[in-house]
Amino acid sequence: MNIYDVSEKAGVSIATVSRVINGNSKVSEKTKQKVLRVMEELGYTPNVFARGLGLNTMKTIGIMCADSSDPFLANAVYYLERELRKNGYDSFLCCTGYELKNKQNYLKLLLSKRIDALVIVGSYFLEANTKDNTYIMEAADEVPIMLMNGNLNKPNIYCTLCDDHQAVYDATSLLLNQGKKDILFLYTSKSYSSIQKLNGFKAALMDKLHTLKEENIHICPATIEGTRDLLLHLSMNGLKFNAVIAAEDILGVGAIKYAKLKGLSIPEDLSIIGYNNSLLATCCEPELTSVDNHVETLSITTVNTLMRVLNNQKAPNKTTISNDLVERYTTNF
Amino acid sequence: MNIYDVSEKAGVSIATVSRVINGNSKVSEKTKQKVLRVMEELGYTPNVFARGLGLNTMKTIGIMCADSSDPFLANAVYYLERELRKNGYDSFLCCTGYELKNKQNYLKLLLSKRIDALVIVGSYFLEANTKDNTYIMEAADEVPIMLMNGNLNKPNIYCTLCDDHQAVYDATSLLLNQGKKDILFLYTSKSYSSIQKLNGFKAALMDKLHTLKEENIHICPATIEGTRDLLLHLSMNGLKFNAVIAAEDILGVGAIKYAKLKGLSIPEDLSIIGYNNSLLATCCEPELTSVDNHVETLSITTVNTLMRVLNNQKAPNKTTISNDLVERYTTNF
DNA sequence: TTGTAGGCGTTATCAG
DNA sequence: CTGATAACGCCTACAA
Repeated sequence: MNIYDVSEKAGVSIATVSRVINGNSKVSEKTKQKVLRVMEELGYTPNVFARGLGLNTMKTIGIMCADSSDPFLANAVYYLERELRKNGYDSFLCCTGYELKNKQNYLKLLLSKRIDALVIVGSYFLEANTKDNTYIMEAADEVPIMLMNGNLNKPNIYCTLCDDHQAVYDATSLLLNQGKKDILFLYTSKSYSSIQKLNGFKAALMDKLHTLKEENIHICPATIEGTRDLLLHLSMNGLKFNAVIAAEDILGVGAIKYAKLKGLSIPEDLSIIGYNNSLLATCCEPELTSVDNHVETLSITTVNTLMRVLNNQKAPNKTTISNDLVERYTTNF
Repeated sequence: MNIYDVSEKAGVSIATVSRVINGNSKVSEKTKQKVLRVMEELGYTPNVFARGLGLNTMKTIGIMCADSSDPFLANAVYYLERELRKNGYDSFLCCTGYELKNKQNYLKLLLSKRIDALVIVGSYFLEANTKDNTYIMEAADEVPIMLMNGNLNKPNIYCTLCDDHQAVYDATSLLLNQGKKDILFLYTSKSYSSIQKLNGFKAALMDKLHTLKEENIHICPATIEGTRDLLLHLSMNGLKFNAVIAAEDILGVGAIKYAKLKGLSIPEDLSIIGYNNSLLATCCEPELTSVDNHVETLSITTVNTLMRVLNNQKAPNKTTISNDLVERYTTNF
């Protein structure tokens, strides 16, 4: 079943059928209807491969992320897919895991599929070491690259991110203002956005306290138990703290579990602020105060920018979105 | 840059280059090495469209689910993608939302992309009304269809599901055995697996109690607050219950929130059992006893079966996986 | 407004 | 083992 079958049955040439399919050039209303009717009858669908071969595009966007089962990334993937589809694009999803080597291989694979653009859902994707990101830079020579929550400065790379620095700066300041000076900062990896958060934390401390204890900053396993145990361990070793800022909600939940185990009352003995405002934040007890970084807005903005790029319109290389604190019961501002 | 460039530079015909690329037919070691070297030098990658055009396949599997941001589905998507890629297949992800009309449209779209097979992540996907599933049945005429947590009996449809009936039967029995007779059953939709769970619930009640109260069975919004409020409402209307079986963890968490609001102690006044053993189950307080339905095993099995189908090996039309109860602190068996 | 014919980059079938 | 050549199905000048 192909365009020839349709053209034959409709008594026109394949060119005319093609015109009807693509709807741009002029075709008389009468023939158009006839062709449409035949296509309907035959249940004809254009072959995307043949079409792709000529046009060298299949209207497909690659999406890469480390792990689509992470609640934040899962949301991002969901919204991205939805928005892309609204614009007539499909998406190839590709979860790479956390190893650089795999990320590089998957990127190559995706490019070989002739995707029209690549969306990288940052957070865990960008390496702290700049050199390790050259493979992304190089890919930008082939297709536009959209970075969600990441920042690389190069033509054809478009970044959409939330102002993590500011958000953590503000959160930290709120705690400091109410006299909570022994604040722990927990994060899971040296991703771009983690570094931003960390810097926001440090900046607030320096501004208000003019001092900074490195022993209050910890990389932490991305699990509830792991976080709980780390805090337990730190506390046993004599570290004093009365607040925790977590770079992810799951770490915040871990901190709650720690407080419970130690019989600390929240937020009096221990204030806790999470990040992402995910489902986890409303699930725990007490419910977690968390920074909402607007995944949906972030995703929509990313796709909108991408569409501008693909349509050869001017598009900003960097878009920053502000985020806000959703206060629940692990703080009392 | 195409196969001609390579053939010219290597001094062989395009046929030979093609053979080297595909590695099946016999090529002398010497020419093979020469061709490989040239391909490397030129950085040549075969054009997937041209290839697809000839072979009429692009080694791509469609994945449909209602909402990839649902924790259970997010996990399923993650594992499916990983397993498919291991087998050299890419995946098109497609989140349809919950409306039948959209599901139908997306399915058509996916088929028009010439996917090699379709994986439908069931749960919310199958309609209670059999007629509403005919579009899936029809699709099975075109490509193999894998149903995860769904059941449709037709050639070329392969179902992988967990024994939800048994799991809920067992859970209910445990509660009954310890004298908890007023058990509420909460679920969110009339999906195939929901019905299985419900039937398991009913069967256990009939077997042990020889009676069944319809007012103890409720469809419930899939949110924490929605569940909490529903229970509050039921209780205010005089309904007595001392246990809740939830068809999803999130409903279980809602029940916990309800208990907290009412000052009930868990599990003494109210026992709660969730379903899916998702992150939510360890996040709440007390942690939720939950049925683990082994998403990972389910996903792996689905892909393994699919690979058999695609390789024309015999494959079972229905595979059932058992699941087990993970006891935490919302029950005391 | 419509039709013809060439090209897109592979793979596969034949001969050699 | 290797090479020429015909598909594969569509799009798009160019011609009519």
